[in-house]
Formats: sequence, C-alpha cells, structure tokens
Amino acid sequence: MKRKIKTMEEFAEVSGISRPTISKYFNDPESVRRSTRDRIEIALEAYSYRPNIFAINQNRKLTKTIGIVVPYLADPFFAEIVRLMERRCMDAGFSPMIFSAHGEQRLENDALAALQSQRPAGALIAPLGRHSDFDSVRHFTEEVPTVVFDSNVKVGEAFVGSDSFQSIPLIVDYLCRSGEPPCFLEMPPVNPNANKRRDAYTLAMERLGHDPKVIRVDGKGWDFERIGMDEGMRLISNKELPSETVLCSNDRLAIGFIAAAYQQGLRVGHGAGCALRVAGHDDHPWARFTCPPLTTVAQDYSAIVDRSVEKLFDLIENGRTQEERPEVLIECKLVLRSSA
Amino acid sequence: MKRKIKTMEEFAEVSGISRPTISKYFNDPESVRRSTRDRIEIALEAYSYRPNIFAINQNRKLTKTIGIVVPYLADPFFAEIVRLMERRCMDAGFSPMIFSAHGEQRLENDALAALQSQRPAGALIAPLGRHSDFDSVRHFTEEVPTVVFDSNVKVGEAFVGSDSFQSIPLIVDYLCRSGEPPCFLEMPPVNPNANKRRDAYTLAMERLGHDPKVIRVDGKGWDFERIGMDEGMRLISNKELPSETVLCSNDRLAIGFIAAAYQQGLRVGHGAGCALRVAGHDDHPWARFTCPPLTTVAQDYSAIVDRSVEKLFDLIENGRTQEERPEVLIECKLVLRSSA
DNA sequence: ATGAAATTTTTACTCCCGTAAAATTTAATC
DNA sequence: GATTAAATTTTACGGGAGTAAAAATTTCAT
Repeated sequence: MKRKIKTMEEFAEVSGISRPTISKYFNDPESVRRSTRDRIEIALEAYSYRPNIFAINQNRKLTKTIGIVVPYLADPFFAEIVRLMERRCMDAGFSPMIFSAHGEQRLENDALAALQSQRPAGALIAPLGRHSDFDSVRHFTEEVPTVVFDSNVKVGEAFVGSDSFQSIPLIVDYLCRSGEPPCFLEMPPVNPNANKRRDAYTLAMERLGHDPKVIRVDGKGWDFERIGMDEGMRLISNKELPSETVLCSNDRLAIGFIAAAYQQGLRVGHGAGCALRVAGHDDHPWARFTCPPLTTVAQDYSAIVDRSVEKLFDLIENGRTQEERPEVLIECKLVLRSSA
Repeated sequence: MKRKIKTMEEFAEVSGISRPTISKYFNDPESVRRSTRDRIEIALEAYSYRPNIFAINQNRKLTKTIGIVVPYLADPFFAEIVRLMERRCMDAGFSPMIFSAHGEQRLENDALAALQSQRPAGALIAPLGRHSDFDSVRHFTEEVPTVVFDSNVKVGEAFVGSDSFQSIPLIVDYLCRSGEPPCFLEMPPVNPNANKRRDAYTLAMERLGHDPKVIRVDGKGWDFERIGMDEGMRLISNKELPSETVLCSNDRLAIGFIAAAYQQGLRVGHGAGCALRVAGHDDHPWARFTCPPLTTVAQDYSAIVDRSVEKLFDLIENGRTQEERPEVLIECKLVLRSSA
C-alpha cells in the first residue's frame, strides 16, 4: 500500500534522502552521486512522485518553458513549423507552449501576455506583421529572449526566415525561360513577406527585360484559398489576366486559383493543350496534391526551425551578448511539378 | 516615475487597498464594491501590475487552465477544431493550453503528463485511439475532468463526436442513387472512427441490397494525402478498383486519391465524360478546393466544439455528478459538390 | 441617528520548492 | 590511516499569493 506522495518533503522521507538533494536531483540527475541517484530512482518507481511545477517556477527566474507564437495555427505552413519546433524544444528538455493569434491583433496581444506571465526561458515568434501591435510585441521582446521567424518585424534578438529576393527570382526566371513571363497575383499583404515578394517579382522581371504585371485582388483574413478561388473565378471569367502564366504570392492562394481554373474549364499545366500555368511559393504540405501538382519554391522548413531554435538556445545559455540583431536568410529551392 | 510593481503587497501599497481585497478583485472584479474596483483599476493603469501566475496556482486546487489535446495538430480538421475550442475557452475566462501527440503514443503520454502537472480545471481530448496507451489516458481522466471528442476511447466523463452510422448511410445512399454503388477505400485504422465508418458502409450497402466492397490499402502515420495518392496510383494503374465510385474513409485520403486520378488522366466527377466518382468524409477545410470540389459528408465543427465545451464547463462547475457517461452524437450533413 | 448588513482591513498561516550556509558524512588519494 | 575533496544533511529563509478569522469600517434602510 503506497501512500500518496504530494510534496518533496514526503518523498524525501520515504526515499531516505534529504530534500535539498532530491531537489538537486530533479534539476539535474547527473549532479548527484551515482548511488544516491539509484536510491532516488528506486523510490521514484515505488511512489511515482512529481514535483509541483508552480512551486518550482516560483523560485526560478527562468523556467524551462519556451513559447511558440504563430499568427494562424490552422495554416499548414505554421502547423508544420510548430510541429518541428515543438519536437526540437522537447528534445532539448524544454516545455514548448503553443499560441496562435488567429489572425487578430487582440489575440496576439493576449497570447504574448499569457506567455509572458509564464516567465518563459525564451520565445519563438512569428508576428502577425502588419496587424501586429508593434509596441506590444516590442515590449514582450524586451522581457523575453526572442527569436523572430517568418515575418521580419524588427524586434527580438534575431530573425530567421526565407529570402524572397533569392526565391522569387528563381521561379520568375524559370517561368520566363519556359513560357510567357508571369504576372503576379497578390492579396492585401498580411505581413512584410508579402510586400517583399511583390518587390522581388518586380525587380526580377525588370532584370530580365520584362514588364512586371501585378494583380492585387481584394480579400481579408486568412482564408487564402477562398480568396484565390473567388478572385480567380472573377479574373478568369472577366478575362482580366494579363498573362497566361500566374505566379501566386503563396501556395494557398495558388491552390484556390487552380480550383477556379478547373471550374472554369481551363486546363492548368506546362504541357501542350494547357491554357494556364500557375505557380506558387512556400511548398505547403498540400502543394503536391493539387491537380496538377503545384510548381513552387520550397521554403526549407527544417532549416528555418533548426536555425531559429539554435539561435534561441544560444541566447538562453549565453544571454543577449549580440551587438547587432542578426538576420538569417535561408535559401529556397525551386520545385518543378506540373502546374507550370 | 512609476516604480516597478512586482508583488501584490507592493501594489496594495500604491493603490491604498489592502492585499486580501486586491486578491479578491483579481479572482472576480465583481466581488468588490464599485468604488473599490474603480480605485484598483485606476492604480492598475498607473502601475500595470499582474499577479504572478505560479504563486496563484500554488494555492488553488483548480487553476483556470483548460487543456486541449489532439492527435495531430497539422491535420486541418483538428487545427480547425482547436481554433474554435480555444476561442470558446478564452471567452469563458479560461486559459487554453494546446497539445499535440504528433501521432505518437509516447508523445501523447508526454502531453498528458505535462498537462496534468498544470493542474488544469478540465481537459478536452481527442485521443490517438488505437495507438493510445489506454491505462495512461484513463489515469489522466481520473485526475482531470475530461470530455473526450472525435475518437470514442471509453474514458472521461463524456464523449462528443459525429455519428458514423448516420453520416455514412447518407453518402452511400446518395452514391447508390446517382450511379454505381461505391467501394470503400480505407487505410489501416488509426482510431475507432475508421472502423465504425467501414462497418457503417458495409451495413448501409447491405441494406440497399448491394455487395459491400472494402479496399484496405497500406500506409502508416498521418500522411493521409500521400497514402491516398500513392495507393490510388497503384490501384488505378493495376485496374484493381472494383467500382467506378470510390468512397474514401476521410477527405484527406480522398484529396490524395483525386490527385492520383488526375495524374493518371482519369476525369473525376459525376457528370458525363467522367471515369470516376470520388467522395470523402469530414468536409475538411480544403475539401472545397479540390479539382473537382469534393462531395463529402460534413462534420458539424461548431456543434462538436459547442457541445464539448458546454459539457466540460458543466463538469467543472457541478463536479462529476453524472451517473453514466453520456455520449453525444452529432449529425452530419451531406455536401454535394462535383466530385461525385 | 441608529442598527444591521455588507465590505474591508489586520493578522497570520499555508502552498511547495529553490537555495544558501554551515555541519557532517562519504569517497578518493597516497 | 591521515588528508582532502566531494557529496549530503541540517537548518533556515524566501518567493507571491490564497484564504480564514476576527476586528474595524462603510453602506444603507429604517
């Protein structure tokens, strides 16, 4: 009959080890003598005690919590990034805590406040971007060691993200070589990336001696596919497309656009008999399952996660020694499928 | 010059109100006299103090945390459910905490342990199902008031989910009326739902006097689209499909299967000139953007979330008074698009 | 103004563990 | 076996707020 062990004091009794040593053990099992560790672990199996996390964190200035904040968790790009980050944090002995802003400034602020009240050791955040409450985000980063990823809001100790000025030329160049130069389909930008992509498109086209053609469609929120489809339907039926090659600002928009083309009876692809070529950006998890499979530029998910996490661990261990805020730009890769 | 307020004691000083009253205010602003509340709120704006969450939770047996645990957060079905649940919890004054098992038993156990150590007021969990460590999950639910959703593992105080024996006949009936009776495409079941759907299919077909044809394809993990596509390619090129109408166990599988059909040059749809009809189940957020748009049975996301959350709040307020574990089954709706 | 009811203040104890300092025990070295 | 170094035990305090009980104050109706 094993009595319920609630406190470290009680566990110290039943295990025959003093409380401070038990405490030491839980902070780092290697820090106690081998024989002691064994005795503790034997008792641990017999009584299954776990220290109270609130009491622990109350006395530690830095907890083992790492916050992960994304603008929209139901976006497969962020879902995947979060999945990878979570694992990396757990493997390193941290407890990741996930927050989503659900695309709203108020909720981003709430998330940051909730996270900050947890006194996390650090945070990995992808800000909303244009819709962020800049002061609020900055205030957060002043208190918590933070690596910003994806959307380069100028706060935090470091930034990790993809380089639009490398990725966009890649696909623009390919599209120009293989057919009619592309027009660029964008929606009102939700973050700095969207603007950079457009600018990179314009620059790339001009370099190649072509006339850039940007189509800005309306639409709010994070329903990118719906926007791509609705506006695609309109553009196609009104014959407003300035080119038969459409480069979409991101894959989700492209997925919607392809659906529109299909419903309008336009065959998408780079082969003969195709009326339209469509390309995207990001290599979303679902990009390979569109009809036809989407030609796109792949963001390097692993690299983004690895570099972000490494940088954060470095920050946590060595403090904010950095003179200037480093910006790590990660290369994208062209992924040729059959949509363009 | 506002000094930094760290403790409630200090805040009591600067606000001129006693600490116990401040404490009362933070637990429920309505519980103090109007004039007192105003004085506190004025001080609050001037000093921006927030109580330490660890100190708070240390003395409370039930926190304001609600855990949300799903088997795979990158699955859009769960991403969407989580999104809705999170909001409902926040609106009710709770702090939702999200966990994903990433499809692995070990990680599900880790998530439950991490959650339990937070002493949550309650939990909303969708267990892995067949891959769950049953004892571990049951142990969790014995300590934490829990509503189980989606996958009916027999633990917790209540279950909320869709009724496969209502939804599947709906689509089987439609498919039989409108063309060749469907075969059923499934992968090795990850949870009880998958089995129920197959059984419901068999039953529905027999009721209509047709011969049920179940195709079980291989594949592990949560890459449903990939499995659907790879196995679809094989089935189609080997001409192993027993029917021109394919009912997939879920939408993600269907999305992959449609991609396979497209790549094999088979036209999918219910119209003339189509070689194949494909239907799914769930109405995933992306189901409307396939080519052609997917005919499916829609799970009622809002209802699932609402009923789950209501039930949990009831549990939290009134304790576990329930004699028997209620199972709430929610109706699905047929969604006719053009894939079948 | 008076008495009763509702609030607030005072005081004090609790929650569970981190951690520092001094005293003691154990292990390692020659 | 004596010397030293390393680990453990003892003792004690602190962290920040919940909460109970008694005393003091405010509010409100009569």
